[in-house]
Amino acid sequence: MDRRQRKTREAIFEAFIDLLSEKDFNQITVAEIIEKADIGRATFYAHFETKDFLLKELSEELFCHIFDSVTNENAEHRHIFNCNAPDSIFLHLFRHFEKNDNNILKLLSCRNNELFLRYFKTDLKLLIKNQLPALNYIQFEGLPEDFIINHISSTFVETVKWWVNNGMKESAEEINGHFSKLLHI
Amino acid sequence: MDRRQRKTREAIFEAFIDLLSEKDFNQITVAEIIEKADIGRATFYAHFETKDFLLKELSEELFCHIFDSVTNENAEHRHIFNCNAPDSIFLHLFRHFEKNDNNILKLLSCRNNELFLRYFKTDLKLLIKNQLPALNYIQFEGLPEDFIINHISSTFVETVKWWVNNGMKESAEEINGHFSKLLHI
DNA sequence: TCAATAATGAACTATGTGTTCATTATTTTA
DNA sequence: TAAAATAATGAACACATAGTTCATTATTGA
Repeated sequence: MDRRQRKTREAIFEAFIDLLSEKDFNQITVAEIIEKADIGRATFYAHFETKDFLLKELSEELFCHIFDSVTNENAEHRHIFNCNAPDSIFLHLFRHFEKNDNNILKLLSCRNNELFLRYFKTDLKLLIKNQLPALNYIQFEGLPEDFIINHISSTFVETVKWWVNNGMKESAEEINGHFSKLLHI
Repeated sequence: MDRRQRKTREAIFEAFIDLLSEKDFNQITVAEIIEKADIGRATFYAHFETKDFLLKELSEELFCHIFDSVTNENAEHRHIFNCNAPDSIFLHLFRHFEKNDNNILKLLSCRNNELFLRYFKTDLKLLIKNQLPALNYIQFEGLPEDFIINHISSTFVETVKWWVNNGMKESAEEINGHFSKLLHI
């Protein structure tokens, strides 16, 4: 990708993230974004069709990265140690948030976090669906599969939300313990 | 309240609900609302400051009604039968949805249901907080109270969402059974 | 060096918001 | 029932924002 394009894209993302920590997504105007990013109006629209697409692409960039590394780490970890601990994908995710990869915390703790968590939940559901046989949740026996998957993802997302909204005082291990207690695992 | 005011207010609500089942909240314009409600532009703004306030007042009208009746029914029920079954407030709520009080299902099953469920959850949390000692969730012992309350409300809201999005094939009793299984009660 | 590509910014159209106000219609009350 | 109070009307208005266009300038990579 052309260096100019890369720089512009970065500047837009950065300005957008800054604004998201200040005010509601709906209140943010394109004019504010381009002013903060210090680019021309036409340039913005050359990169993103609308503000909604900007949000979508930012979310994808952030979460693809996290999910890729989690699944890879996990596969690697299980391969190296020849063990079988699929539950720990949740702990891995908590650790990623704790490390504040990609400044993701700024987004997860701002008032607009629901926007991102919606995207996050979609990815998370896929991950859980693939891992479900291994997870072996006998305590939910008899319930529809998508109902169970939704419950696990929702509980995870709500736990993250509670964690960041309360200042992340708990360690990744502690919050994973709370999370496990909710699901009785 | 003046009959004219009542009629206008009703017409606006009705038109708004209609539109919400067709398209996204953000896509709906005031012009569309007043056209469908068949009222003048100035009249709309005499009733509601903005579209967001319209949403807020509609939600309040819907949920206050449901929560009032649930708590009253419950108190009455417990009084008459001299029993102590606070868990059944959830069953009561499921039954209210099943009965489709105030055409609430149209809103809960439309693509905008998150908007309403957010308001709903706020009320639900209060209700649960008051009932918590009675609910006696020993399985969550050791977890922070607001963390537990949030988990119970989230699980309820997600269950309702799953229920309506899947065509409400289950009875109120069945879905309450599923819900109880998630919380292990 | 040069052809290709990206950025620029001002001007423009289009759409939606929320207000104003003089006029008309309906309701309340005295 | 007459008069006063209140609500609805709708057209005109100012304003904010979205998204497009295009001729010009700057940067890049080969």
